[in-house]
Amino acid sequence: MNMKEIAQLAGVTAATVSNAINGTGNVSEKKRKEIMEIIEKEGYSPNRFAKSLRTKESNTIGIMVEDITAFQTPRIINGINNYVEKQGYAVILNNMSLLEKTGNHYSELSSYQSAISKSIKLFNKTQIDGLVYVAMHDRDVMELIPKLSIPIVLVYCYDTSKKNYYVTYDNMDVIADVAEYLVKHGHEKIGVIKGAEDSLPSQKRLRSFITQLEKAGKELKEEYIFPGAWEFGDGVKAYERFKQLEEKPTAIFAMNDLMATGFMDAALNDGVRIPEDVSVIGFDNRQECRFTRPRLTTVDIPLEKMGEKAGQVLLDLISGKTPENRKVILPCEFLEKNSVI
Amino acid sequence: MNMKEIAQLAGVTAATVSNAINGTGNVSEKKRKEIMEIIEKEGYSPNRFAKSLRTKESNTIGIMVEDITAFQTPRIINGINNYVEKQGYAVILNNMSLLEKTGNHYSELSSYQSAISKSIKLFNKTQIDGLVYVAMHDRDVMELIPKLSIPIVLVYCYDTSKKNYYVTYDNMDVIADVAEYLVKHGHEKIGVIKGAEDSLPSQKRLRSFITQLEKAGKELKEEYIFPGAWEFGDGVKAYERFKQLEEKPTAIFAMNDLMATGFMDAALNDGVRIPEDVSVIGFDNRQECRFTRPRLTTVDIPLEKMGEKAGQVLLDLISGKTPENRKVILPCEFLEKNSVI
DNA sequence: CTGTTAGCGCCTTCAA
DNA sequence: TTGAAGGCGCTAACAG
Repeated sequence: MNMKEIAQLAGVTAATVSNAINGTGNVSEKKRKEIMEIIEKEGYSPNRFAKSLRTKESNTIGIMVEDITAFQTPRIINGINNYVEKQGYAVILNNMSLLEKTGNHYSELSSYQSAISKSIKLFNKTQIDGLVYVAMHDRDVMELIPKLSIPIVLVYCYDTSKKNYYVTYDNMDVIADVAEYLVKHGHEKIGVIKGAEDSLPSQKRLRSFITQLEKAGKELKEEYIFPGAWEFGDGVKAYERFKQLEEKPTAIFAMNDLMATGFMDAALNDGVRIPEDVSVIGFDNRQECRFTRPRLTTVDIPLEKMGEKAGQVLLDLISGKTPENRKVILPCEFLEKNSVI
Repeated sequence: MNMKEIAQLAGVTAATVSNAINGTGNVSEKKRKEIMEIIEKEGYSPNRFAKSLRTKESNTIGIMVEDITAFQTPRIINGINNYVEKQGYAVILNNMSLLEKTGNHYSELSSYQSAISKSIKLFNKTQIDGLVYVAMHDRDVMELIPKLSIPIVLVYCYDTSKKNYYVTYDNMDVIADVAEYLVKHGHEKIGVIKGAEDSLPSQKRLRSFITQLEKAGKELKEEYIFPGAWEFGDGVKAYERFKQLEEKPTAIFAMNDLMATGFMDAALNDGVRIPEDVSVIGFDNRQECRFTRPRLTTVDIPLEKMGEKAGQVLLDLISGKTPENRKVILPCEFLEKNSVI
């Protein structure tokens, strides 16, 4: 069934049918209704290839994800999908599977670059109207993203060159909440397990944490700052250090759930009680850490909303609107569970 | 840049370029090489809308997932993607978000049906060549899947009407492994927490489990069969029953990780030691249950492989080949961790 | 308010 | 072995 046939049934020409469907030109209300009824009855929908060929618009966006099995990715995709579908856009997905290829060696630029250029080449062939890049680590991807002829929006990462639009979450405010929460619970000696040394989110979180403690008239002792690099094992190592301390912190803020869980696991193995002997807070609200004992108090990142916002910014860009800011920063939510006393 | 322009650069006509690209017709090797070089140099790729309009093939498949945040979904998508991309197909994704809409009320057919028909309507407009349906519960979806004009392959579910092709995993063999493993570890009194009453996988697992115990000369006592419906809370309830028993099982096989974790959690709260007092085995290898203490011995479902296989079957169907069987059943892997002694 | 016309980029005869 | 011509289904510009 094509437009011409519909037109014949309606006793008009294809152009009028087209106008009726798209609300373009002038079609009398009566004719429009007639036409729409026939379309409904016949179950007709316009051939999108013909339409796209003609209009140069595909009404399709691409999502390239660093890794679909990374914990953030599905929720972000979900958010993007929800938004753009409502606007009549389809979504083409490409998974670069970078967890397999690079693991956590974020610095292996060349693997990233080759995967990215491969993915972009793929999208090039598909005539999409815009692209969302979903990272699996919150970091600067400036060097990774080539110049494209279509709009692109980055999610879960940032771009210090300010060339690209990106959507991310706020570290500062929620970390202040975390610090305040620990202070309110009467903790004086508080420790932090940091993220990777060169990670900006890690630095920001540390800064915000210290600032908030200072507001409460407390300081973060140098020896209570444990190095880490986001992995479970780093939490275990932090516990080993913790154990050696004469005067131990009564609370630990680990910059992600994996390290928090590693710390708790090692501590519990050692007979340390949580939260009675030491309280623990994580960050990420990862599924893997949902059933720790005790349940881990943590921070939820607004992943769906980040996806929705990215979709919105992208569609704005596609339709020629210029969003106000290059970056969108969404607030996180503190989740109180049972790992702090 | 279009085909005509490439043709001009090569001093031929568009028809020859088309033949060179697609390996159709007869083009001298020399000309073909020349043309391909120019294409490479100019970074040209054919307009897929024009091509699809002409050939009636989109080289695109759709994936409709019941819920992208369900634990199986990302790994399955991953598998499908990996396979079909290599064959030059793009993937359009649609997420029905059924976890939000129906939760675990699998029986709410009407919610399912409206979501599915909406999704299919959406795909109808996109002129895809084939469709993969990814379920979030392993169940009969016969009533849900309407007749389509394009091939469809179901994953993580089945179709007793045998109308559709589907790819799923094997319950019987791996459950025999589970039972055998418990017997080998010297367990005499073994309990089972069942899945939902009307669930075929649950029934199959029970049957296989009993069969294997019988082979070892053991029986599964009626009072050691605990009802359940796949949820964390069902594991907790099972523990309450367990607790009342005069003579308690020394090992529990929960038909999924959530119930296993619920059981463990309740037991540990009660001061019961795992695995010293009671051993536990789960099923699914869910991320949420990765950091239980002790780590949960469980069964991994070959989700990526199921996705790959589904992609393969679908592309076969698209290209007119008829796969041998309506169903593909892939083996699971038993994962030994630390929750059994 | 509706119809006519032309052409988007590609592939497929058919002819040379 | 290559080229010319036509048309896939749709929309935009213009004419009536």
